Amino acid sequence: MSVPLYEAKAELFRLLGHPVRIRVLELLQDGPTSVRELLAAIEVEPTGLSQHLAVLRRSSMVTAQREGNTMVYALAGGRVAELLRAARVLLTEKLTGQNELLSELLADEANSGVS
Amino acid sequence: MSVPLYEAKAELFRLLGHPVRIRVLELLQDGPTSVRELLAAIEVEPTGLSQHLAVLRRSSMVTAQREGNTMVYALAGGRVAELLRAARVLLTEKLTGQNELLSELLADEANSGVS
DNA sequence: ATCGTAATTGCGAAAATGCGCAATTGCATT
DNA sequence: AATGCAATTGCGCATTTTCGCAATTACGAT
Repeated sequence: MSVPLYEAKAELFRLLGHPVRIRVLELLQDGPTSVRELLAAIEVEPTGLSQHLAVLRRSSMVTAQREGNTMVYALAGGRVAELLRAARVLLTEKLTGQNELLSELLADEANSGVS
Repeated sequence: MSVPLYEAKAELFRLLGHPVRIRVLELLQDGPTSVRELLAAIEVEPTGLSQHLAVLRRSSMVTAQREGNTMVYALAGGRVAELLRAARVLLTEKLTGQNELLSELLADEANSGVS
């Protein structure tokens, strides 16, 4: 293969690695959405949103379609949603883990009277 | 929550978005691995590997443990592997899709004689 | 044909990322 | 304590990424 798989993976993750792009993909999970709706939902300048949408388009993660005067974007495939779900699982697990650790630390502290 | 979940997601993906780091995580899936082994497997300078390992450590994706004179790294949790698997599925699907498209285009070309 | 709204693109400045060198730390051996 | 190996850190430089402004394209309405 001309491009090693791990390079492609890294690129995929890199493209996902921006808050606005994540936000867009999350919103598109609820169905096709116009740029105006995205703009209303995501705190970002129109020009910035366009650039991020272009990134997602170039990597074929979303599709764009004209509808009269407005552009409607949609997820290109269901697999992206799986990635987002996996990330959410990992993060929630990590956060609850931290909370548990914090609880334990606080309990220990209370017991031993560490300053 | 002080940090929105989508920010955390973006950060997670951003941290995964480098070939060396992907490579490290893939190697660690086969079990704990010393830095020397990683160096032998990954074409990268020692200093560069250290920096990428530091990134993975800071984000708690891997754990480091001294073993005599060498450092042994391991995956911090099983969830990272799920993310990598999801990415692989997405990419293979995308690549086979492209191949199918290419085949169709070639077939059409042969039929219509497009130059 | 002109105007107005929607969305995108080009471009330069600012910020973040990655890289390699030199210096440092940690541990084992002598 | 001095030497050697393993790994990391500090730091400057080059590259990449991101952002906002101005200009442009695309379409519908007048």
